[in-house]
Amino acid sequence: MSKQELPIVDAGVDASAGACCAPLVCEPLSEGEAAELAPLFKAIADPVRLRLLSLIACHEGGEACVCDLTTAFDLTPPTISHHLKVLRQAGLIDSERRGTWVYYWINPAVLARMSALIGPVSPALAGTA
Amino acid sequence: MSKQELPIVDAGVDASAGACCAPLVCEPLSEGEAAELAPLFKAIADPVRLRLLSLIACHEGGEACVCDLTTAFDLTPPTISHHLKVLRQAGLIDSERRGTWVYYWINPAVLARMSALIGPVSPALAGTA
DNA sequence: CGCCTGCTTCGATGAACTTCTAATTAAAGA
DNA sequence: TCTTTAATTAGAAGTTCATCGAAGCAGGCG
Repeated sequence: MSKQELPIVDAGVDASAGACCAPLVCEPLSEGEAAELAPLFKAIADPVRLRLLSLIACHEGGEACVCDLTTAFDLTPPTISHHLKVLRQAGLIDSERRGTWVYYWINPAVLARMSALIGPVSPALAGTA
Repeated sequence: MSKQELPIVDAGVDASAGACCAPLVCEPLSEGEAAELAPLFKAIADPVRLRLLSLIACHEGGEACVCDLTTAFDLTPPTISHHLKVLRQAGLIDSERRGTWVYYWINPAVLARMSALIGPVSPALAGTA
């Protein structure tokens, strides 16, 4: 389940380059870079997916079962499943089935790259991403 | 022009709270917070708008005329105008007419808040936002 | 005043997205 | 094996969105 659908995580912009400022404001984004980055932001540009991401990240152990997530919304399981798929295809989360339940966890690197693109990078933390 | 359409810039999450980690992973986003934050990300979740933002930010003087922006795309002026309006309504940019031309510039605070939400906050820079 | 240029608004169209119900797959237990 | 529960996929309905052409507004200039 976490094997296919390889994420789109290589748009020229490297967040780890100890830059003085956000890559976005250093030089204009190319058409290709923008085309690769936009879907990442589109994936979190939804209230449900934003909360899903937060719920997963905050859950103990750093991972959450779908059953934990479904109960937090007034939405049907298929809808939650759809949103989880969008997040997974963007590379923001990953999943694994263990017995009866399917667990999801966050991919912090992708989130960090997005953050670094639009905001100032701390030289101290930039190298660790 | 920069008077009406007040931006949606007050979703509970404060980026300046010297947190150890991204607010997103500290505690689950409330329904209301998610509803206020999602439109911000939706505004930059488009290749054209991502490039517009970058072009404006990188332009000398920190501001760009619409005429500079339109020529960078294979799109008609109405379409560019539409995307600029979306960015402006989200509070990410602001604009002013000076004589013949209309100039746009970035609102760094909103971008910084979005960045802080999804990524690690540097204690050093966090207070300055 | 009348025209021209820069930019925005309006209205329409086709594509993409969110959500649902129904059906399907996968694992566990009687 | 049959049944039950967990999760996903398939298909459809309604809505939102990106884009365009046409029209409108605002400033400069003859």
